[in-house]
Amino acid sequence: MKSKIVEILEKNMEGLSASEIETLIEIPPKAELGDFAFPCFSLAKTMRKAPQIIAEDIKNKIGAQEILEKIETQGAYINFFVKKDLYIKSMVESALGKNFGGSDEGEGKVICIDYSSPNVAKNFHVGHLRTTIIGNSLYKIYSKLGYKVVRINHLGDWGTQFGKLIVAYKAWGNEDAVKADGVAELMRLYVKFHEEADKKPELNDEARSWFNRMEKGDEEALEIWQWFKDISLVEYKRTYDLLGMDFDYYLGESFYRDKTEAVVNKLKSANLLTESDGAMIVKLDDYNMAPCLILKNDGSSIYATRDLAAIFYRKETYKFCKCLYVTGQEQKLHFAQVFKVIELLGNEWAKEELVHIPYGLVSLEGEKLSTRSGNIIYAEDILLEAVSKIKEIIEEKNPDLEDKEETAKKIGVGAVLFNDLYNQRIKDVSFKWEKLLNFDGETGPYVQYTYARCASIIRKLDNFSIDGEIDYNILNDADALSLLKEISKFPKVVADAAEKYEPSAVARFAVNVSQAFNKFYNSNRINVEEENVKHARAILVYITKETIKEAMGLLGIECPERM
RNA sequence: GCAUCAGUAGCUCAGUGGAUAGAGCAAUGGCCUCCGGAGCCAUGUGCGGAGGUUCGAUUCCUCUCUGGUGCACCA
Repeated sequence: MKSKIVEILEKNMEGLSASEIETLIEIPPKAELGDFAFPCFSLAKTMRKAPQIIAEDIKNKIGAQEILEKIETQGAYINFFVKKDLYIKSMVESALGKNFGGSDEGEGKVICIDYSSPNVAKNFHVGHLRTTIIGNSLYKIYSKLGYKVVRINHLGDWGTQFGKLIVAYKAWGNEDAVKADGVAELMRLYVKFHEEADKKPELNDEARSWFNRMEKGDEEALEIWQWFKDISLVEYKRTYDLLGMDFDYYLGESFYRDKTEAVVNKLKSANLLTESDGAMIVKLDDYNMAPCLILKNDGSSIYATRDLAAIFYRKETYKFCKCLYVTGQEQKLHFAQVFKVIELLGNEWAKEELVHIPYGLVSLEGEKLSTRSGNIIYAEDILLEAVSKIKEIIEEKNPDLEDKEETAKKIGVGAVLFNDLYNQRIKDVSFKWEKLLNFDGETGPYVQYTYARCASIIRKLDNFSIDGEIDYNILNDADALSLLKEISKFPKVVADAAEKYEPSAVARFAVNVSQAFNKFYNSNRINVEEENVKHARAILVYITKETIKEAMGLLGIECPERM
């Protein structure tokens, strides 16, 4: 429909190309102002006339058109009122079409997403939830656009923290306790280490030396490390199962330990390495950044080294067109450094293809999260708490519901996911139970409720089918029309979300559609006597239902048929 | 100190170079013997400050204030 407006304008004015016209066309803020609008401000300069006059001239030149009901000018705007039956038809048809909201722009292209990536031997807490949820949604969104997405869980399973753990385990731990309490015991040891190291700094050297032994392949060190890692993975998978998420690869930092030497050699032959206080660094003064540390003064690698190795490995293995890193904004400098080093090694593609996707800090009622102070909430507890609260609500509102367990899980987990995806990534989050467990208004359950309502309506119709003639004029009223217009934004919403790496756009869309639907529902009966009215409205309900399901799917959230 | 991100309604947040800046929460009142009341409707205050670019700035630029985060041998 928009392209037809472009066509009309192109024929009746000069100086602008079709694509220029297309980008200028807007959708008026209010339905009374028409379906499409063309602002003439930018023409005023070249045409040397007041924009209002230009608008009037163009309007007169266009005259009557087959697809238009009328044209009006309002100040510098030319407002187009499209013939409603044609407009409605085009919106309904595209919503019913294949892969509505998606596209094939990613055909044949690969995107790697590095997300979740918890640190082994530490609990999976509310902070890790964000990267996991955002990364998973980006995976869904890019898949919808035809990309092949490689989901990589870059586990923090290598580094000095294991040296610390080994020291602590040997000093204060024992096998039985670790077997009994798993990650919780490892955490206890880790905290204990830091307490003791504050008093005896030489413990840190001991820890570094154990890590150094790991890097050199020391069997004893590696055996303990592998054991700790196995224990952690079991616990993480439990959370991923609850979230309904999975990864293509669990390739932690340890996977790159034999690949860091090649990186160091590349840097050496490119003359980028400098010695500084016994460590090897790449200076980045020219780029207004602190240097990137490559090797510590004992010669062992550091996370930057392993990130560099991972980039080369992924580029070669997956041939990505983009590699995304979903981590907290506090790691911004780190990624800027690493990406710059890749670029300095002669890889221009680093500029476009390596993207850090930061998100805001999660705090606990204003307090900083800290494993050491015990000021922490675990992801699993949040999810289970939300599910149990939903169960209570179901008992109260719909006690006869079948498979309550399964439904409560979809809604409770969905509420947590939605809550994390509804605002822009970069916003800091202050975690509050009270807010998380309120399911009124702009929430996951609200959208899911709307879906269940649609599903219920469709269920109650006799022989509903999307085939058959549709009387489009039936949908020509304010509420139906604004619902349809909202739905028809889906493709643009998905494309924008992908471009900005911002799943919140999709979450907002889901709420907007739900609000528009509930308004429509409130003033229109669907199951009525007249067949043509019933059918047309049922089609709209069906489109709404399917669109909500798709949008929520892009967030990683399932919609139950009943709740 | 340097870098970086953010400042919009009491709270949590949308929005965008353009037509009267929008939602939810919280509060109060209302919703038809009818398809799901986890719903719908009604009622109020606001773009941190100063310049600049522009026909037009909440949006872009500069400065400034406030808050967050980062600044090598942790990840």
